Amino acid sequence: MGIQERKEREKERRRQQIMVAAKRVFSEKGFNKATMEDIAQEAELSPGTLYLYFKNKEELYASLSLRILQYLLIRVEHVIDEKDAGPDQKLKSLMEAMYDVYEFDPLIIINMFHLQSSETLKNLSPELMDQIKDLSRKSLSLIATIFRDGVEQDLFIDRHAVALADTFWALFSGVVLWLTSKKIIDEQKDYLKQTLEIAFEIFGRGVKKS
Amino acid sequence: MGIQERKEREKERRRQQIMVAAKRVFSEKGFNKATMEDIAQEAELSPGTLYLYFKNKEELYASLSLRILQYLLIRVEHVIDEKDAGPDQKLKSLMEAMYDVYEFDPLIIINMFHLQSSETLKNLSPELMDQIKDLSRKSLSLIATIFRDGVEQDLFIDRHAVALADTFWALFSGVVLWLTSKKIIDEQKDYLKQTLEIAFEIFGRGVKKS
Amino acid sequence: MGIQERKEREKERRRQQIMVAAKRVFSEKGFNKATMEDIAQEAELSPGTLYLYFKNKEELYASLSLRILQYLLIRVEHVIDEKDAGPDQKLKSLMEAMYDVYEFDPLIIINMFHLQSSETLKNLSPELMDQIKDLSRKSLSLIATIFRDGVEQDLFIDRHAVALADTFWALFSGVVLWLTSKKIIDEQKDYLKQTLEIAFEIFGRGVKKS
Amino acid sequence: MGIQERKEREKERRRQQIMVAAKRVFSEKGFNKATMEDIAQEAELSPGTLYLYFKNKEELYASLSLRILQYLLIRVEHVIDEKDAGPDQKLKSLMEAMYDVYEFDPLIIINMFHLQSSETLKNLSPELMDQIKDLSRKSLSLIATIFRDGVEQDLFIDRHAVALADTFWALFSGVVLWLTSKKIIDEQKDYLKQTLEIAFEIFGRGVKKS
DNA sequence: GATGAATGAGTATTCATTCAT
DNA sequence: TATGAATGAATACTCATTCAT
Repeated sequence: MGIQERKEREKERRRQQIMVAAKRVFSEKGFNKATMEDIAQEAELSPGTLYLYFKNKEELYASLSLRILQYLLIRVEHVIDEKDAGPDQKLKSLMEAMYDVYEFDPLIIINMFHLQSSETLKNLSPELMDQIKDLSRKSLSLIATIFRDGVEQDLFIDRHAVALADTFWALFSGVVLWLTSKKIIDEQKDYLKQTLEIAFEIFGRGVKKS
Repeated sequence: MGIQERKEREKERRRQQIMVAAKRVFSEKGFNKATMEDIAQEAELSPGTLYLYFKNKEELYASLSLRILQYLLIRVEHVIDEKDAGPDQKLKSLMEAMYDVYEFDPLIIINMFHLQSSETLKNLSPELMDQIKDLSRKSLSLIATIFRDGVEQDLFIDRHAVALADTFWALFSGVVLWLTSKKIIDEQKDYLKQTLEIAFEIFGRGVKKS
Repeated sequence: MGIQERKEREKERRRQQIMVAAKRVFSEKGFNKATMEDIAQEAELSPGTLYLYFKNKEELYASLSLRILQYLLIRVEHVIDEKDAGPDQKLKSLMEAMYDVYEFDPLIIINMFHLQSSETLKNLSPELMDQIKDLSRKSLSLIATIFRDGVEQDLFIDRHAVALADTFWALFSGVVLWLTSKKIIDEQKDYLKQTLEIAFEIFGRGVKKS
Repeated sequence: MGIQERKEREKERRRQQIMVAAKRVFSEKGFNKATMEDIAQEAELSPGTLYLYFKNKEELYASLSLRILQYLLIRVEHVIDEKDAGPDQKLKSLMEAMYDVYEFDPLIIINMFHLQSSETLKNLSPELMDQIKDLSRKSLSLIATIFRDGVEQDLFIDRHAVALADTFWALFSGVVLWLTSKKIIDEQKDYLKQTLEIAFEIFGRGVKKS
């Protein structure tokens, strides 16, 4: 078992090594312009090795999204677990969590959408696709519970909690997308943060009952 | 002149014919999987003909974005021209305009962002790129005037008008993106509309001073 | 007939107009990079019109060679007709004639070789091919008579006349080719002329008996 | 070292394998009609493999010229090194060397000119272009030294050595070109050899002082 | 496991040629 | 005749993926 386990650990380390390289390369060049060769070089491995750990290019790409979704879920779960906090406070915590998610990987986050919408990513293994969908759903429904509580306690405007959660998420991704499209990232990260703040502030206000 | 003009008209018709086909194919397959062959077939033309009207694949793609930006600008200008309306009313009109922009072309609108952010689209002729940037800037600065008026009249919260305009746009695009990524379009357009409504309602509330 | 003849004349004028344009374009870009569109524009005609006068691109190209061969033959015939001149004097005249042929069209002359050697020019109509071969042969055999006379009169070294004619031609074309490959043309035409002179001088010396 | 070296050797072997195939195909079809597919098939490799060893079609083509220039330089250097031989004898050796160069690759030798003169070959890597130019220059200047010595020793006619070297080279290439254009190669190699001999004999006579 | 050389399917683009007007 | 818009065959090159070592 010791040996078995060590191998497992070693294997996971390699996966991470590749994903780190892939993140860098995809971020810089985008999915299409990034070649497996590029990624292999960045990871200081041979192209063939990549295929020992990821079925294909798209699966490697998708795995990056998976990672961020995993991180997102952890953060959202923590927010939910703030036992003493009311919906109001949790909303605030949620916004902070989103900042951190953004910090975790500013560029991949928008690609994640692309991933899900794309007609092209039919090569994903069903398992991976399921994991991604599952994680998304879990996070989103947890977020929705915050809004459900708020609505039930008559603190938030009377909209379906899921719709509010969707809007919250859309707002976040929209800001990232929009500002990314203006290539603000890296150069003016502060501006991005500011705009995110405005967006969430507005969202917070708009959600709360007057 | 008659003959010259007719030719011009005919040429423009062809361009439109190609763009309609391109829109369909790009929407269905995305930029990379869509082949010029596909588009030619959809347009019932030969591949070579496409190149009589568009310099290359990317320019054809970008032209679609241009079209929607032109439509957006027209709509925004109309909103601005509502002389008797206050910032409040104009904000409402603006939201309606955005719905229509979305209806005009639900899928291309997100690709537009991709376009502007992409490192890959270096093949665009400078003129086209300039037109796109120019139209974007014009629309955004007009939208900003609405918020500036609102802030000056102390109706809206005191944020820099441009930041508010950015946030507005980000909100809109975020909703479209997020929901598109869930492939709701076509199947559940109503749901998308609902969510857009919630988003804008929240934005309206959040923007206004209490 | 008047009308018939005028039409014929008009047709010939058009052919010349096209050939002049083609010569310019082929000289500048070479056979492959030159497009029929280019030539049409240079001739201020439409691409379609070119095909009313020339079967295809290669035939148009070959026609330029034909023209120079026609000019060559005329010049060589004049040399032969110098009744009072001995082989010695005729050789000198011949060299002068070659200068003029070169002046007539410095670039096409080397392309002519390419033409004859190319495996690619199978599209030529047999008639045109025959004309080219016929003209080449005629010129060459006339040149050979000069050498035959020289050898017979024991003025030239005792080699087969045809071999001498071949060598003469090869020398000429070689100089043109070699110096063209150094891109001397246009910039240093004088140097080319000088080198041609040296070459012919050497040839003249070498051919004459001591 | 052993392993590194063997790989290097293997790589070089592949390059040669490809060049041999390319030479065959280019010789038969010419640059434009020869497809990379053709060459790959001839080399019993896949098209992609060609690009592992040569940047593009033009560079592959140019590499063939490089090879012959390398051979030429070696031969010329040997001629120069004939310590006891006078200019007269060296000229004779030089002519023999040119025969051998011609034997080495009868068809590519004329394409080499095309290469240097062509406006189209702008895709060559500067390094390769430099190598070609460097080799050409070296050979030519070595050849020129033979003529310089001849002129200085008052054995050759009083012409600038470089001009004589140019003429010598032009004579050689001209004969190859001219006779190639008559498609004599392969079918009547002997005739070509004869003509080269006559040409060189005439050149030799013409160069020497009487 | 790791390698990386080899593969070969896939595609944007060009341009000689045609033909309806 | 002349046009020039439309054609569509032809091809260099890329890169995800494989597999012998």
